[in-house]
Amino acid sequence: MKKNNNDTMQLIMDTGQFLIQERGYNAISYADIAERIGIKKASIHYYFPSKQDLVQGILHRYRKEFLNELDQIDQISINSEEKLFRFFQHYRETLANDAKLCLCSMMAAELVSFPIEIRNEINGFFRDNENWIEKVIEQGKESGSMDYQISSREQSRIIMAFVQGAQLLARSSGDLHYYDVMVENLIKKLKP
Amino acid sequence: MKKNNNDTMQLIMDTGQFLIQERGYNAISYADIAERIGIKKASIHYYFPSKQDLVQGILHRYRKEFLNELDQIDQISINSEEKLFRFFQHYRETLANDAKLCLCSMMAAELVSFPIEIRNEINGFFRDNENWIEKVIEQGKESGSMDYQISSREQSRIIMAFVQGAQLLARSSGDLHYYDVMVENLIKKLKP
DNA sequence: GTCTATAAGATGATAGAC
DNA sequence: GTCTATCATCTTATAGAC
Repeated sequence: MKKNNNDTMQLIMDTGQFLIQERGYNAISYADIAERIGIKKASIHYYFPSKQDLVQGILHRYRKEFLNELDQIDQISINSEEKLFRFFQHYRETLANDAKLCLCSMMAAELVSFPIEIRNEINGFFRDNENWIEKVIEQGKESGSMDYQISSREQSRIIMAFVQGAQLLARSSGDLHYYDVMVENLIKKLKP
Repeated sequence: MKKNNNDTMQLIMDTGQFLIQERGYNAISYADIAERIGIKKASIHYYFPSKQDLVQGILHRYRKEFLNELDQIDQISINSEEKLFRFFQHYRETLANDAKLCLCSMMAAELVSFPIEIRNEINGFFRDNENWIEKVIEQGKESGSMDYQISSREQSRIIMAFVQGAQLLARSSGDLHYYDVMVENLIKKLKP
C-alpha cells in the first residue's frame, strides 16, 4: 500500500484556502503557503504546477464540501426555520474562525483575475446555495412558517446576497455581534 | 495664475479608482495606471509617493463624493421610497459602468492589506451609508410607507449588506437583470 | 516526493537630469 | 512636473540533484 500524496497535497490546499479567504488570491504567494507549512515552493509546484491549478483545486473541493454541509443540515434539522438558521451559522463560523470570508465571495471580488472555467465554478457555488435555499423556503411556505408573497427563487437570491454582504460588513466592523443581530432581524422579516 | 497639479493628479486617481473597483488593490500596479494615462510610473510617485498614499487619496475622495450623492438624492426625491430607489440605482450604475464594484466593498474584501487608518475610513463609508438609510427609513415609517416591525438601524444594516452582496453576485453572474429583480423584490419586503 | 538553484519578469520605490 | 535609469525585492515557474 503506497504512501499517499494526500497528506502534503491537502495541507497545501488547506493553507492556500485559508490565506485566500483571509487576504485574497492576489495577495498571497507560493512562498507564503510554503513558509506556513514548512516546505519549499518547488514542492507546491509539484502538486499544482501553476497558481491557477491551485486555486481551481481549492475551489472545486470547497464547493463539494459545502454541498455536503448543506446535505448535513438537511439531515439534522427538523424544519425549514432550523435549516435556515444553521445555514447562517455556517457562514458565521467562517467569520468567527480568524475573520475569514467565504472563499467564493472573495474570489467573486477578484473575478477579473480568473479565466472562464474558474468563473463558472464560482457561479456554480452561488447557484448551489440558491437552489438549496429555494427548496428550504418552499418547504417553509408549505408549513406556513415563511412569507409566500415573493417567489422562493427571488427570496433565496436576496438571502444569498444578504449573507455575503453581511459577512463582508461584519468582518470590516471587527464585531461578530454585528453579524448576529443582522441575521436575527432578517429572519424576522422572512416570516409571514 | 499657476497651472494646477489637479489635472494629472485627478486623472491618476480616476484611473486608479477605476482599476481597483474592477480588479482590486492587490491586482493593480503603478505601471497599469501609468500606461492607461500615457505617463510614466515616476510621475505617479511624484503625487503619491507610496501605493498606500494613492489608495488613501482615492478612498477619501470617494467617501466625500458619495456623501454628496446621498445629499443630492435627498434634495431631488419627494419621499422615502424614491430615495431608497435612487440609492439602489446609484449602486446599479457602478455595476452597469464596466462591471465595477463599490470601491469600499472591494477594499473590505482586501481589508487585511490595509493599515488601521484606511480600515477606519472604509468603515466610515459603511457607517455613512447606514446613517443615511436609517434616516430614510425613519421618514418612511412616519409616513406609513415602511415596515416598522424592526428597528430602523437594523433595517438599514440589512439593506447595506444586501446591496453590497447583490452587486457582488450580479457582477459574478454577468447579468445586470439579476440585480434589478433582487432590488425590486427587496423593496416589496420593506413595505408594511 | 522534496529539495537547491536559478531563471525571467514584475513590483514598489528612489535619484537625478531636464 | 515629467522624464530616464536604476534598485532591491518579490513573483511565478522550471531544471535537475538526491
